[in-house]
Amino acid sequence: MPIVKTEEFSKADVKLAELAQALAHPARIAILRTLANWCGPDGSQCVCGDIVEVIPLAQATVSQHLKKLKEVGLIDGTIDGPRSCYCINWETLSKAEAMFGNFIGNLQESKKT
Amino acid sequence: MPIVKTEEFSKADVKLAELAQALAHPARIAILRTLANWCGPDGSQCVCGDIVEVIPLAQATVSQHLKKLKEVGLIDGTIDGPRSCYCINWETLSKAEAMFGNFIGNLQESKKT
DNA sequence: TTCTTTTATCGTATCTTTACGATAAGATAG
DNA sequence: CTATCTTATCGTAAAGATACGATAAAAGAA
Repeated sequence: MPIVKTEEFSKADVKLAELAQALAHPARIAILRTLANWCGPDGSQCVCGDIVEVIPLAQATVSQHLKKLKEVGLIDGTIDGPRSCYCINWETLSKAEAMFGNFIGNLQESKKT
Repeated sequence: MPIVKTEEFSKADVKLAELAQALAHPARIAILRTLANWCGPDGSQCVCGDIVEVIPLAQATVSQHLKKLKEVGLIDGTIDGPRSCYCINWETLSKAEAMFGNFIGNLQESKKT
């Protein structure tokens, strides 16, 4: 018995649900905000350890959350010697914004018919 | 050992995460779209059984998804005899739209500083 | 009243998520 | 080379999510 029958739904709905799932934990919300505040257009990056200091969870747990954000493409990670540097993928973020906006916007459009 | 340490995060972040969680399943996405298409401003409501026919899941499972959407306030439910009628809570939906928009918008603002 | 219809809830099985300590792996420092 | 630092992954435990059959509960029909 399958636990999540994703095959039964449209790819767009599955994708939107995956994005929502990535945002469905306050730690990941906080991580995204931290990255946005620290990683300016000057190329300054955010080291994993910096994030761990800000998020009130253990290092292993923060690493798991970072992995999940990376899997949906909301953040990118590069290796710098012994460190891991993370930054927001602005392109994916814009797409996410559009997908949420279009979804809710379309619902509101339907209301008027 | 608590499984989700929500106390450690801001209420706004927890609330946004809860909303995201409610959208984190394609069936709930599809349910919201179904309700938006069927429940016009003429007061026409959407009976539970109608939703069950559209969503490719068992009746008990659809009922669970409806419950989750109701818990976060995205839909309202009223009882009409033996039937349950559901409709979108447009106010909550607008708030959700604003919260997602503001969150992502603020991230993008931070980028420019 | 009895039967049917409708839907929520219960019970259960399984998979996923969350959390953390411990450890491995890779790079740098001494 | 050895020690240290940094981070990902492993192992594990507990809670949550997902799915469905069965059942209860409430209303209406016969």
